[in-house]
Amino acid sequence: MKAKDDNQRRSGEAAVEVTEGERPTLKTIAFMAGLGVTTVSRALKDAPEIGQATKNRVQLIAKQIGYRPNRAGVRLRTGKTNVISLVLNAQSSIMGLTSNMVYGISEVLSQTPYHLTVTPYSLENDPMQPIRYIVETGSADGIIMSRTEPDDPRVRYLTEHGIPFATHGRTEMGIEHPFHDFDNEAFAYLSVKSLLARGRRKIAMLAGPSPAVTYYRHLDRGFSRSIEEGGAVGVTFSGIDVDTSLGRIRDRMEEIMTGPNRPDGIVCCSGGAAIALVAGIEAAGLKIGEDVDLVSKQSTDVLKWFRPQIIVFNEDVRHAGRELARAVLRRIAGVDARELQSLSYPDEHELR
Amino acid sequence: MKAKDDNQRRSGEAAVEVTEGERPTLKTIAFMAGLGVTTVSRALKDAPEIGQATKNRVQLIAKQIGYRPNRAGVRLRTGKTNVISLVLNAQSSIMGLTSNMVYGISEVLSQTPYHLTVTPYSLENDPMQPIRYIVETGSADGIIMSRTEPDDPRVRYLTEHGIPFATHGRTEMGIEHPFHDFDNEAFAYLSVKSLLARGRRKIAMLAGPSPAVTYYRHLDRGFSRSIEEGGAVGVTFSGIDVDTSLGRIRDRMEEIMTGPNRPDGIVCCSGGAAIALVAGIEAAGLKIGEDVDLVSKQSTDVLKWFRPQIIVFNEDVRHAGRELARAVLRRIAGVDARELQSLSYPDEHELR
DNA sequence: TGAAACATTCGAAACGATACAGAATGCTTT
DNA sequence: AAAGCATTCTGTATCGTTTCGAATGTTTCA
Repeated sequence: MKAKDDNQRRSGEAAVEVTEGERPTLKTIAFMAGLGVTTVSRALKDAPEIGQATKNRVQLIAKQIGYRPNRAGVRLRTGKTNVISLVLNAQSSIMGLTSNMVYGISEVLSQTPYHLTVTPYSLENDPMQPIRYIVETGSADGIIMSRTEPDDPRVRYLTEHGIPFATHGRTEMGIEHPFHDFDNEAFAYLSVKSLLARGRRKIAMLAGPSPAVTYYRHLDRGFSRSIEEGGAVGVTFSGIDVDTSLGRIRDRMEEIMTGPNRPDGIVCCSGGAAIALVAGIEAAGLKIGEDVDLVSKQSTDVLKWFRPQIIVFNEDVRHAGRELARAVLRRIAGVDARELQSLSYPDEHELR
Repeated sequence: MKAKDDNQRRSGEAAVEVTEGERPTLKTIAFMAGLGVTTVSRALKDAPEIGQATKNRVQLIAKQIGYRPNRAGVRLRTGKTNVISLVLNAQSSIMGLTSNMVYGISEVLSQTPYHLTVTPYSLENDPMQPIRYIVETGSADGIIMSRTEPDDPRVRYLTEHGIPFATHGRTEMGIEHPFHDFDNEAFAYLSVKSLLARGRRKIAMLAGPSPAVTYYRHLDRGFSRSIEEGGAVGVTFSGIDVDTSLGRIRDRMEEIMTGPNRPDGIVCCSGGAAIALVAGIEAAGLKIGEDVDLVSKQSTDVLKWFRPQIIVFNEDVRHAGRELARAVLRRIAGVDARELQSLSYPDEHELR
């Protein structure tokens, strides 16, 4: 049983180096405390089968020598990556969205052992591709993603595979999953109302990216409802949406505003696009606040300074990032998905 | 020696599951090819001591079953993380900088086995803190960071520890390290020149974040040189810089432009700040292009539409991200730091 | 023919962590 | 006094990979 090579190994083991240069491991602590690594491992995670005195001693040593668990070791053994992956498309023109989202998420993660990795994809590629990659290689414990669609294959896939995730935006698939969303229906509804209050009667909206993305529908719903209630006329812009290049938005806008039945009120759901709209409106020789009123959502606060006449509503994307991060983390911790769904509401006062 | 439990273990080992559900490992391939894992490992990395026929066979199987090395395994064994960490401060007001940087970097990394993680810190905290964390925990193979200072402790620390990194911006420490920088000196120089060409004589600049950051000095150098050559008057804004909140920049600007000796030409190094400047200028009752001319660098293209009279120069941050990513990767591969230093030059034509 | 050289392949050990099944120890119970 | 039971600790196997040293078989050379 205890052959000589066993002894040799032991003597090799005894030569634990406690040199300052090397990074401490459980073995280091075990050696210093005169305990086995198993005990140390458990003591550090407050396991019930370890004596209180031992726990204290081990935890003190760990703190003193600045022990931090080796992530590769944990990951290899347990499969837990301690990584949250933010999947986003790399050409979103929504100004300030990406950075604020990143900041919001990392604000939350920095209080935890989790790291944030960014996995981008381009709109030309299959949005499923990065998702599949993450799942197949097990490279994250949780996923945050945006551009959520009513019937989103990513949501279906991740749910089937039991991977925790949270979406920015909602689905309409009857699958309960964590999300955070801005109430775009209320935004569109209130926006139109505030235009009506200014006497505007012919109102248009620059729509969300494409009907494929859910919030497009919410905007549309709120818009139509408000138009109907107000007995106004709703116009749809053809040929442009929030994903269109700003240059094309500007040009198309000029066309529309010089055309026969131009709107006198406009709702826009992105600050960047709003700037292009304004450029187009002014190129047509019209004045914001006089010939036409513009309400826009913005995620960065330059719009109001751009043209003080624009009615703006601030969407706090950083807050969304925080909410989403918290949601995935709690989902990972086993919290029911239905408890991890939240909405941000537009503040009616901002839209007056 | 070969006790009964030894046999049990072996028989357990023989039952390599090639079920579809589980992720394939080297063992899976080894079993399928009737080889040892060692051979498979080597065959996959084209080691010279493996026969060509074997290599082909192994690589074919690997491709067929979609084998991807387990990152935790590799990382634990070799210490290689396959991670590049982008360290950035989480309140940079430079519009579009963060997102474009992230996109540029991931564009390059997506062609490699590297992942991108984002490690933010707030300006109130010690910028060394995230760097130390990464080095101490060995959580990245390379680092990309910005807000580079002339005498940057992070550069010193990373160089001493032999961790590959690339900076956005230069140092002045006599340490050769990879960087990518925009030639801010040329930008300031040309900006002033273009203002002079418009007949402006009293020129001010909204400075970089603080003299602590290197590009502040470059801007200053180019500015002074150009002012001197043109025999003009240079004014320094006091109390505001590019890090100041946009609201304060606006207010201070209004003050300055209604004051006794207001400038008639302004150089600004950030698009976001430029918008605040414009707001202040207009609040003072002045018109851009008439009473005063404004040249600004921008990393997102809204400025020109904001006020067509602004003279803009586009800094391609996405390109910077690509350059930085390539630089760290090549540095990791052992390329000499001096070969990994690049500059982007402002195009004189843009500033006319 | 035997030894040396080479070409291939392999087993075992290691990286750092956790899970599992024991094993000492002291205390109660019968 | 023996058995039972908590309490507290330990050794060993394991995750997937790479690397070291060695083993196998095949050529080559004297």
